Amino acid sequence: MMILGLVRWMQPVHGYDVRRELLSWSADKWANIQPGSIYHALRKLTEEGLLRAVATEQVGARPARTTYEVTVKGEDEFETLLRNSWWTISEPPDPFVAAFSFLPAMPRDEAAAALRNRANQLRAGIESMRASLESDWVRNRKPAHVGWMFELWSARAEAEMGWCERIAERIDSGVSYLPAELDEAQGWSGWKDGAEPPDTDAE
Amino acid sequence: MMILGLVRWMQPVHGYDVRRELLSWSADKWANIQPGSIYHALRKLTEEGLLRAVATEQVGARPARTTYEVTVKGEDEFETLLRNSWWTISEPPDPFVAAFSFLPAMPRDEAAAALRNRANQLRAGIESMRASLESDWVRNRKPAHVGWMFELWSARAEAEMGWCERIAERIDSGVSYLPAELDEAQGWSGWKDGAEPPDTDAE
DNA sequence: AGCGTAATAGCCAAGTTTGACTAAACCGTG
DNA sequence: CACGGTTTAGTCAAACTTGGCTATTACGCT
Repeated sequence: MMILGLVRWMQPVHGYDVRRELLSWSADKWANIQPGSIYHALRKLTEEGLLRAVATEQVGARPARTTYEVTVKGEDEFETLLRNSWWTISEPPDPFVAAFSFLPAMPRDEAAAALRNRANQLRAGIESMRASLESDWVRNRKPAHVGWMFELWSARAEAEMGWCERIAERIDSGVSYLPAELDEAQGWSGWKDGAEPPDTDAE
Repeated sequence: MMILGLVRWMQPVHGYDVRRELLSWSADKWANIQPGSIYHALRKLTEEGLLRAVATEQVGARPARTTYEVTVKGEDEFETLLRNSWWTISEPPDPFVAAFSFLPAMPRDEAAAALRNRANQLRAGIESMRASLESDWVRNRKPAHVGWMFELWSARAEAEMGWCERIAERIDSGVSYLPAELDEAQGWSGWKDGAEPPDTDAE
């Protein structure tokens, strides 16, 4: 729950503020938070005693807004949570890896093309990150470590770019996907270039 | 829903088979699937007409098991889903990035130490992946593209390793986190080395 | 002034995910 | 052969997430 961290950083805040902040970081992308979940999270954190509802103002006939603050217990909890995320490593789930594991279901030429396309998209992403790194907006108005996060994304993307091109090459070269042991059999084509694998009982 | 893909690949299967396969790929790590969700997914896919329940056998008094197959519609849907994942890029959510965005809340020395520790963990991960790449088990019994996935993870990890060390250096060097514009103010220390940021109203 | 669009705030029902739980059958081993 | 542990197979209630909805006020434009 990194919402706790946001509240801690912006307190006192009401839900909509948090929502806006997350939106401006387009945090729905790299965090796991859709706007709908915020209010539930705030209420849950409150009932766990990590937050405290500080006030409920109302302007005109608009919906009332509740303002929150972090309690001492919340401060503690955030500290352990944060420390935990910093010290332990955890493979985040990646839809592309999942898709890649179905490589044999893709026609070879499409797979190679898609990988090259991915490399290009990555390159474009890096480019635009470099650009905003140079831009005054990030250089002057944003804390330095925001730029550092961009560097991390760039570094990862660059590595992946190289990989995409290497693998596209290999796929084009026509090497078999089969485990070395049964490389004499000829199965495993995709739905495009032939019948289904003749039940090789792999694994 | 990449469960569909698994069923397509292993059909005919029952839920527990899928669960075992996912477990053996330790897919709860890099995919988004805990064993509990499988049965719900199967039922949902069935009622959407993408799967078809093929039989419900029962051995002795053990729980009955239902076997599924992919329908033609399911085949189609899988094709579009898969193609979509191959051609479009999507930043997966990464808890570390989220944690890193709270850098100013960490004491400098701990942050640097954690980053160096992370670099080491990454190095160890790469090492063990290299090892299993060399191992006969992967080289002979597993399809080639499984090894290629390992290469992707390695490449990303290597890039991240470098980044960790660079950033640790910077943090040690004591550069300010503040946006260049207000670098004369002195706020923003963590909970460890001082008071909270004096409400710089950043963004 | 009038009117359409956007922003403000948050709620909520419907859908999903999850970890804990059953309960029989198989395995091996002293 | 008895009996403890693992494997098989799946269910379920509780928690969580989500996208859509409401209803008011502010803003921009002619």
